[in-house]
Amino acid sequence: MVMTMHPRKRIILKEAASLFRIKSFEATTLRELAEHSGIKGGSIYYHFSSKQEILLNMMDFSMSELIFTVKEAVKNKKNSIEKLREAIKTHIEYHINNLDMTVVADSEIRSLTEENHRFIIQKRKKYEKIFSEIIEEGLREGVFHIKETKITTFAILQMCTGVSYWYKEQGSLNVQDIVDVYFDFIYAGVLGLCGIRTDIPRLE
Amino acid sequence: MVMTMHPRKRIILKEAASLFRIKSFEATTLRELAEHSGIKGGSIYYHFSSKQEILLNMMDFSMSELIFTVKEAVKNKKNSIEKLREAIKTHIEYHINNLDMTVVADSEIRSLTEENHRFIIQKRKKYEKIFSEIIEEGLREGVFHIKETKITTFAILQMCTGVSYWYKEQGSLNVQDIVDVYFDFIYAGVLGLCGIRTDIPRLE
Amino acid sequence: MVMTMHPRKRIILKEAASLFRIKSFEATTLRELAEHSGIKGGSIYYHFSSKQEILLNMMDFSMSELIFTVKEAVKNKKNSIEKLREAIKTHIEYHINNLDMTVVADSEIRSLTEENHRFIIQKRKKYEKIFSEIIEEGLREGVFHIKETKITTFAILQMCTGVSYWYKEQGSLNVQDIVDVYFDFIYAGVLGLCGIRTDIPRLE
Amino acid sequence: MVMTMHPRKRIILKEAASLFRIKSFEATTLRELAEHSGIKGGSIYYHFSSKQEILLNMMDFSMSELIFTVKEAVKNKKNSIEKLREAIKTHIEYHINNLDMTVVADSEIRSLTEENHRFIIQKRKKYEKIFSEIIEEGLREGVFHIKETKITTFAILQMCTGVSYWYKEQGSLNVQDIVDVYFDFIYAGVLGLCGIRTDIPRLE
DNA sequence: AATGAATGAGTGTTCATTCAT
DNA sequence: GATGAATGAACACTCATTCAT
Repeated sequence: MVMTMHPRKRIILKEAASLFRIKSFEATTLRELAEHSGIKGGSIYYHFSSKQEILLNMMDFSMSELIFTVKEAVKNKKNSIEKLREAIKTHIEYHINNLDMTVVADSEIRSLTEENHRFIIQKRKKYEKIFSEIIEEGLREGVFHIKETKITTFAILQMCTGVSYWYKEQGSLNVQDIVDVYFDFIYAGVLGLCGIRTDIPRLE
Repeated sequence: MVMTMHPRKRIILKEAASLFRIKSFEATTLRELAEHSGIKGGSIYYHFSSKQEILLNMMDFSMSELIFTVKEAVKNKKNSIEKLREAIKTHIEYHINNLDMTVVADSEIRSLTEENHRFIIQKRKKYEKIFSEIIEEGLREGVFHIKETKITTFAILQMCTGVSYWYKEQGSLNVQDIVDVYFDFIYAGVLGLCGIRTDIPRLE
Repeated sequence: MVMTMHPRKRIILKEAASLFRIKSFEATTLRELAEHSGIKGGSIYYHFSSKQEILLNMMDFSMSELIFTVKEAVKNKKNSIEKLREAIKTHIEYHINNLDMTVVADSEIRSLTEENHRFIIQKRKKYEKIFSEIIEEGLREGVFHIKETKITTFAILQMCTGVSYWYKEQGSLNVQDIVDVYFDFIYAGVLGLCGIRTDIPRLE
Repeated sequence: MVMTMHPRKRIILKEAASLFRIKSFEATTLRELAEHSGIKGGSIYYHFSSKQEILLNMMDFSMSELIFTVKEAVKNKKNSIEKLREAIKTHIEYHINNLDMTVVADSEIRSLTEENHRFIIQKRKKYEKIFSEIIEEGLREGVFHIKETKITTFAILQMCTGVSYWYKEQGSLNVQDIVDVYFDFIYAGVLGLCGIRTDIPRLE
C-alpha cells in the first residue's frame, strides 16, 4: 500500500478528513480547508478538480487501505475463529488510527455523487464480504451458530465501526483492551446460545 | 405521548425527516422541503422559526418518544434478561417504524447549534442510561458477565440503531425475525463466554 | 383642526410614528406595528391600504397641523419680531409635543413614493414660506438685517427642528427655557451685526 | 489623512455614500451597490464583510477626517472668534465637498448596530466638543454671551450640517458666500443681544 | 373588524469555482 | 504552484400584501 503523493495534496487530504469529520462535508468550505492546509482557496484546484473529488479520493483511499490491511491480516490464519479475531482487531485498530477518515467514510456516503456513490458502495460490499465469508466458514466448520449471516455481518461491522464515534485517546482503555471487549462480545454472539448450552433461560 | 400539532406543521416535520435522511440536513433546501410539504418556501416560517428549529423539533420529539416508549416497555419486567429483551425489541421496532426520524437523530447531531447540541446529547445520555442500568442489574444478579458496561452499551445501541441503515421493507425478514437475531446475538454477548462454558476455544 | 378617526387607526398612526422614529420606516415591519397596536399583521389593511399610506397619512397630518397651528399663532401679532417669536415658539413647542411624528416627517421624506414626495414637499414649502415671509416683513420694516432670506429660513428651521433630536423630557430645561435660548440666538442673528453696532470686531 | 485603499474598495465606498444618501441605507440593495461599483453582488464581500461594515467604514472615515480637518484649521487661531469662524468655515466646506458621506453620517446613525452606534456616537461627541470648547473660551474671554453652551453647540452644528440638505452646486451662491451668511448669523447669536446693545426691543 | 395562513418577490450573504497573473 | 479578484447560482430568511373565514 505505497502512496506517492504531492506533499501538499497529502496535507489537504488530511485536513479535509479532520474538517469533514468535525463539521461534515457540506458544512466545510474550501477556503477553510485551504487555510488549514496553508494555502489560499483557489490553490486547492491545482491539486483537486473539485470538492467532491477530495471526498471521493479520501473515501477511496481509506476503504482500499482497509480492505488491503484486513485481507493481509486474515490471510494466513488457519481457522474461522482466528480469522474473525484478526479481522475485528485490524478493523478496530485501523479505525482508531484513522479516526477522521473512517468517520467520514462511514458518515458521508450520502454526499457522494451518484456515480461515486456506486463506486464506493461497491468497495464497501467488497469489504463486508471479507467478514461474511469468515462467518460462513465458521458455520461450515460447525463452530459458529447463527441464523442470518448478512444481518450479523452488518451488526458486527456497525458496532466495531462505532468505536470511531466514542473513542477518545485519553480514555482509560487502550486499543488492545477495546479489541478484547469487542471480540469477546462478538465471539459469544457468533458461537450462538443454542450451540453453547441448553440450560440458558429462553424467554416466552 | 399525545401530540396535538397543526397538520401542516406535522407534514413539514415528516417531509423534513425524509429529506434530511436522504440528502442530509445541510443539503436539503427549504424550498425543497416546502415543495414536498405542499406550500411555498417562505410559508415554512409561519410554522417554524428556522431550519435549525425543524431539526431540533424532530430530534427532540423522536428521542422523547423513544425514551418514553422503551421505559414503558421495560417497566413491569421482572428480571434483567426480560428487560434487555424488551428494550432491544422496542428500540428496533421504533427505529424500523420511524426510519427517517431515527436516522436523522443518529446522523445529524453535528448539525445542531451548540446549545441544541447540548440539549440533545443530554437526552441521548438519558436514553443510554436505560440500557446501561439493565446491564448493571444483570451483573448484580450474576447472570451477565461482561467487563465494560459503558462500551457494551454503546456497542449494543450502535448495532441496533444500525438496523435503520440497512432495513428495507421488502426484505425477507419481518421485524420479529430481526429482533430475534439481534437479541440472540446480544444475549450471548452479555452472558459472556466465561459464564457459559469452559470448553470454548480461547485464542492465544 | 378637528380629527375624527377610527380609534384603532389613531393608535396605529401613533405607534407607527414611534416605531418609524426609533427604527426608521424601512426597518419597521408591519407585524411589529400591528403588535404594538394590539392587532395582528393582516388587520392593518382594514385601516390602511399600505405601509406607504401610513407614512403619508402621518406626514400629511403633522405638517397640516403644524402649518395650521403656526399660522394661528402668528395671525394677530402686529410686528415681524413678535411674529417671529411666536412662530419659533410654536414650532419648537409642536416639535417637542410631537417628537415622534416630527422626527419622522423630517427624516423619512426619502421613503415617500415619487407622487407622495411631491405632495409633501409642496406642504413643506408652504410651511417654510410662513417663516420667510416674516423675515421679509422684518426686512421691509428695517428691523432685520440679513442678506439671504431663503438660506436664513432654512438655517432657522433646521436648528429649531433639530430640538426633536436631542430633547429629553427629563432634561433640566423646560420648553419655555429652550424657546428663550433659541429665540435669543435667532433674534440676534436676524437683527444682524451691521445693524446692531459698529464696534463689533469683524474678521479680515 | 492619507488613505491607502484598494481602488475597488474606494469605489464601493463612494457609490455606497451616494446611494445611501439618495435611497437610505435600508433601501439600498447590495446588488444595486455592486452594479454601481462595476462588479456583481457577491463580489462586494471580497472587500467588505457586510453591508453594515460599509456603513461603519464610511461613517468612521468621514467623522475622523472631519475631526482632523477642523482641529487643524482651528489650531493656530489666537482668539475664540477666529476659531469659531474657522471651525464653521471648515465644517461647511467639508460638508459641501462631501455631500454624500456627510448626509449619510448625519442621517443613518440609527442604522448602525448597537456596538457600532456606541463607537460613532463617541466620535460625534468628540467633534461637538471642539465647538463647545470654543464657545466656552469665548465666554471666559467675555466676548460671547449665551446661557446654554450645549444647546447652542447643537443649534450651530445642526444649522451648519443642514447645508448638506439644501445645497445644490448650480445655486447662485458659492461656498464662501454661504460661509459668510452662516458665520454672520451665528456670530451675532453668540455675541448675544444683552451684550450688544440695550435699545433692542425685547418682547413682553 | 380581525385573523390565520399563505404567497412571491426580494434581501443579505455564502461558496465552489474560474482564471489572468 | 499559488494567488487575488471575481462570478453566479444558490441559500436561509424576511416581509408587505392577500384573502377566505
